Amino acid sequence: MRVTIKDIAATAGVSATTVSRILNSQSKKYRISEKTANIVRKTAKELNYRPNQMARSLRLKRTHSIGLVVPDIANPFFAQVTKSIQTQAYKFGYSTIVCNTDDQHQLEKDQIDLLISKGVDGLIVMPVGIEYKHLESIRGEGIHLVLMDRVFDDVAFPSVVVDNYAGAHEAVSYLIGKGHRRIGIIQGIANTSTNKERARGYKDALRRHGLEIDNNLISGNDYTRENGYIETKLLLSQNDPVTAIFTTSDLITIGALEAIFEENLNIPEDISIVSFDDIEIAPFLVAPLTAVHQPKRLMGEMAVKMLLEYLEGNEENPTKKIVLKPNLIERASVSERIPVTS
Amino acid sequence: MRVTIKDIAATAGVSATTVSRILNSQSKKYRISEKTANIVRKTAKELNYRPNQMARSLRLKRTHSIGLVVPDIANPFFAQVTKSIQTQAYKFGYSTIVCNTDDQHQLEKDQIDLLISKGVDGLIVMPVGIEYKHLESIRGEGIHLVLMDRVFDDVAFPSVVVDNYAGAHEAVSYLIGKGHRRIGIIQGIANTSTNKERARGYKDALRRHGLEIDNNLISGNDYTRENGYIETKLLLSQNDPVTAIFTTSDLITIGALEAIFEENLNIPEDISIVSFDDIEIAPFLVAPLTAVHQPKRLMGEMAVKMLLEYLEGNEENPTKKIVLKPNLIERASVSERIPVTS
DNA sequence: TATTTCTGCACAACCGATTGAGCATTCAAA
DNA sequence: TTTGAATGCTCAATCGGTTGTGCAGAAATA
Repeated sequence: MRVTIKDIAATAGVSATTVSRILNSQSKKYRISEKTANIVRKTAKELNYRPNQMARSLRLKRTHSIGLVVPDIANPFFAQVTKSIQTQAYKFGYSTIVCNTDDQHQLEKDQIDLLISKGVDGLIVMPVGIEYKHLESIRGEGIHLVLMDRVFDDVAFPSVVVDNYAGAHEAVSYLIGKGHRRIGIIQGIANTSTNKERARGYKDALRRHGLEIDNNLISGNDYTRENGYIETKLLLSQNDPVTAIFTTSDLITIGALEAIFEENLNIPEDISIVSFDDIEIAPFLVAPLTAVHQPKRLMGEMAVKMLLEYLEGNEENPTKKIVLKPNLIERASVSERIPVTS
Repeated sequence: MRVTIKDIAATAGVSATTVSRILNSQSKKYRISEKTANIVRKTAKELNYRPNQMARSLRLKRTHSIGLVVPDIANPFFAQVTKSIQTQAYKFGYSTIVCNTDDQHQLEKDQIDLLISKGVDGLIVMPVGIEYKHLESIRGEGIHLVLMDRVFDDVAFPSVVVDNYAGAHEAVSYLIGKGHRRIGIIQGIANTSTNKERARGYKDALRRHGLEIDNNLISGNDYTRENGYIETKLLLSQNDPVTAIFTTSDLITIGALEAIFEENLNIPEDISIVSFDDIEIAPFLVAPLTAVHQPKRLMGEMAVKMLLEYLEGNEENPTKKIVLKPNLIERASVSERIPVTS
C-alpha cells in the first residue's frame, strides 16, 4: 500500500489536516509550530511520501496537466512543436498528455473527450481543421483551449499561428524572382486554414507578378510524403512541365524528392523547390531545402504561455490571436532561370 | 459546474449507485430493469455526461494511463517510437503522458516521480541509461515499468531492445567487406547499453577480420548532431584519415554530413558512412544512408503489449526481455574500396 | 482572579465516483 | 396464509487528499 497522508499523521502523532497544511507550506497561515512542522516533514521524507495527485485534483479541480492534440507526432514539424510545448509546460509545473489524431476528425473528437475526462486543465489543439463544432461545445463548457497551426475562418479561438499567406507569398515571389514562370504548388489538406492561406499566397504572388494561374499546376491534398510523391510524378509528366514547385510542407517535399530523383532529374538544375516548415533536417536532405521557416519552438512556447494565462485568469481577451512571421531560408534547392517568354 | 452522476440520478429519479451501475454495464448483474436503464442512459446522453476519471481512478486505483519517459521527442527515432507507443496504447484504452528528459538524469528522476504521483498504471522508460537506482526503487514499490532501447548490465528489468551488438557487427563487417580498412566510430553516450554494445560490435567485427583496433578512430560521446559534427571534423583531420565511419545514430550522422560537406568531401566517393537507427528520412538525406534499421514501430508495440500484460497480471516472468533483430539497409552512403595493405 | 486573546491543532464535510450489504416489494411455492 | 426466493433499487463507506470551523489550553490583559 502506498503511504498516504494518514500514515504520516499516525506516525507523527498529529491529524491529517495538520500534515496536509504543513506539506502545502501553510504552517504559518494556520499557526502550526515549527517543531510539529519539522517532525511531519521528516516523517514524510522517511516514509518516502508521494502525494496522490488524483485525490488532490479531485478536491482542487486542478490537475496541472494539459492535453495536447496533434495530427502526427512522428512528423518532424509536430515533433519539434510537441517537444517545445512539453518542455515549456513542465517548466511551469504542468505535464502534457499527448494524443495523436492521424488527421482523423473522429479520433480528434474522441481524444479530446478523453482528455477532458482525465481532467486536463486546458488543451492545445492542432486540429484536423475542417470542422470545429466539437471545439465550440468544449469552449461552451468553459474549458480553455488554444489552437495551433490551424484555425478557422468563421469562428475565433485563441490561437498561435504563422502568417501562412505571407510565407507562401514570399516563397513564390522568390521563385519568380529567380526567373521561374511555371511554378506548381502541392497543397496540403484541403480546407484547412494553413492550406488555404498558403494557396492564396501562391496565387497572389503569381498575379502580382503578372503571371497567369494555371489550374493544372495546382495539385495535392495532404501534408504527407505520399501525396508529395504522387503529385510530383503527375506534375513532371505534364506537357509543359513546371520548372519549380512550391511544396506546402517538408513531408510533401520529401515525397517530391523521391519522385524527382526517380525521374533522374536533378535539384535544382532541372527543377527547383521551395518548401514549407523547415524542419531541422531540411538542410541535410539530398537537396538542402530553401524553405519557409516556421518558428516551431516559439510557437510551442507561446501556445503554452497563452494557455496558462487563460488558466490562471490573467488573460481577458477570450480570442487572443498571435500571428508569427515565418521567414524564407535560402539554401540550395532553387536555381536561377532565364525566363522564356511564352 | 460539470454534470456528475448525481445530476443524472436526480433528474432520472434514481440513486447514484444505480446510475453508476448502469453506465458501467452492470445492470444485469445488479438486477436493474431495462426500463430504468434506458431512462438513465438517455438522461446521461442528454446532459452530455462525461465521467470524471479522477474520481474513478481514485476509487479504482487504475488511471488507464501510462507514462512514457523519453530522452528527446524531437529526435526522429524517438518520435517514431513515441507515436507507435501512443497509438498502440490508445488502442487498448490507455492514454500516454509523455515526458522529455533531455538525457538528464535528474530530470528523469523528477519526471518519473511526477508520473507516479499522477497515478500512471505503468511506465515505459527510455532511460538516460547510466544510473538505475531510482528505477529499482520504483519497482520496489510495485510499479510496473518496461525499459526500451537502453538497459542495464547488472540488473534485469523487463525490456524491449534491439540487438545492438549484432547490428553494429553487421554494419562494420559490411564496410570491411567493401574494402574499408580504416573505419572510425562515433559513439553515443558513454556507458549506455546501446553504446557499449555498438562499440563492442564494432571492435569485434574489426578483430574478426584481422584488423587492429586503433583508439584514434574511436571517438564521440553523445547521440547528437553536434557530437557528430565535431567528431567527424576531428576524424577527418587526422594524418591517416578514415575512409569510412560507423555512426551510432542518425542524428550523429547528420552532424557528420555537415562536417564532411564543409570539408568539400563527397559521400560515398571520399568517405563512406554506415549509420544506426534508419529514421524515415534517412533515404532522402544528401547521402541516402546505408544504415542499421531499428524496427521502431514494432519496438513501441511490443513495449506496450508487454507493459499491459504486466498490468493485467498475465505476465509471470518479472524480467522478460525481448531482443529484436535489426537489419542493415543498403543505400548509397558506402563505396567500394580497393584495400591498401599497409 | 476573571476575562480576553493567542496559539496549536483536530473534526467533519467534501470532491465524484464505486461497491458490499441491506431493505422493501412482488411472486411462487408450501 | 405463511415462508422463501426473486426482483429492483438504495445506503453508506471508501479512495486520499483539502479546508472552514471550532475547541481546548496557554498567555496576556484587566
